[in-house]
Amino acid sequence: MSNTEPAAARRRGPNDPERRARIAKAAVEVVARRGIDGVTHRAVAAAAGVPLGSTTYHFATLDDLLEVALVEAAEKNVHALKEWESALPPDADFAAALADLVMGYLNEQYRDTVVEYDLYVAALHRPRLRKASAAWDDALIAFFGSRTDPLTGRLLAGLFCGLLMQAALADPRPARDEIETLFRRAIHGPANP
Amino acid sequence: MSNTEPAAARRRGPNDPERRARIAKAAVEVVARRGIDGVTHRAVAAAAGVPLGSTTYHFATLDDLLEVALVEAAEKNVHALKEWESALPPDADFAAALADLVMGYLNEQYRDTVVEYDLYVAALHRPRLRKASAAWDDALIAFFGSRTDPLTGRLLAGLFCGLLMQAALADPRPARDEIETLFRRAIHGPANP
DNA sequence: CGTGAGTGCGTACATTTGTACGCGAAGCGT
DNA sequence: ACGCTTCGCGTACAAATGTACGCACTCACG
Repeated sequence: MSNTEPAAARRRGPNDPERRARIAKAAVEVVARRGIDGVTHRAVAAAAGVPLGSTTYHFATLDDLLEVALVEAAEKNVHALKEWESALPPDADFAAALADLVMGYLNEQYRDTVVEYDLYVAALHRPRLRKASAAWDDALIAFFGSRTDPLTGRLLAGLFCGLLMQAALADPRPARDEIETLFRRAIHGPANP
Repeated sequence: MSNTEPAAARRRGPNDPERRARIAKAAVEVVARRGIDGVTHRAVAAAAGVPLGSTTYHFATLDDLLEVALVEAAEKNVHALKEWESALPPDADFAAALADLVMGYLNEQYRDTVVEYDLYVAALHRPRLRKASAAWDDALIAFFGSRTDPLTGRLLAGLFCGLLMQAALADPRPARDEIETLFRRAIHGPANP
């Protein structure tokens, strides 16, 4: 019953890289749908459309699955951020752009946002995930610093992380203007120059 | 085997309030030790020193346990913050004080910090927990705003939330000075007045 | 003391889970 | 063409888990 592609799976030779990648993406999907504790070998196998034995073979332990999910999500996120930044005009209003970015994460990319925080926080209890989480942080800090200065970049990274999480849980969601005002306040300081 | 106090437990009459409270605190403890997905009726019962049936009676479903753990942790945290704030001299350097606060959460109170983020993020997947998380946020924002102005309070709440989380995952931990500089930058702006 | 309701808990059961193990198929050296 | 090693997976099993159910014990009331 768990064999969804009886012959096709066998067809592929050993060391099929697509298999691992499919399972990794499926792991992210399962986190999005059922949260961290919904990540089981069986759930991921079902989401990936592969038999149970395949997930246990490519990722022997559950932490392996979580690790690959975290790396996958982090890479995707950092890549998207870089794309976003390179598409941003050099003279753009950074506070407004950041507000748009946050709003995007709160709406169209809400699922991604949830996954990211789930996995990120999961690292608190799983030493093996810490390196990936820390690398993610560094990428964020460098990313925000590239448009400003290192100190402001660090500030924006922390604010972005906390604000987005709070906004994702708030009901009703904060307004876009409020977000923009906060970023403006963070970048330019209390007085309005 | 699960009956750890055979007679004493029976001794207490119905509607024993201490029982519920003990289980609630035990739930927080379990989250601290094993994370959200370590919260099972049995684990909490063992931590509370009560039989399994007692936890299932007072908290029928697992979400009930998580909810009470979240409320318990949030109340304790907000209460501690208020104590901290009232013990702070009115003319204290707020940035330095906030840096001390963060360092406290990173060291002596690290366990509490982990629990708080675990439960907070767990609300992303559990609608029942959202109200408690949102209330926690509001308390934080009001708390930070009481020493400054509403906008700065909102900024500090977001920064505090994100920065503490990133710092809790960073290896090595950020230095106290770095934290203080960030808060100073957030409060007073880019120029150094 | 008798009795009835309701509180608190011990237990059993079906389900889900991680994981170990064994078997077939594919590559490869000869 | 033939064995041998490695790869990939199906399966079985023991442990853990949520939850339903029923029993004991208490207390109010007569």
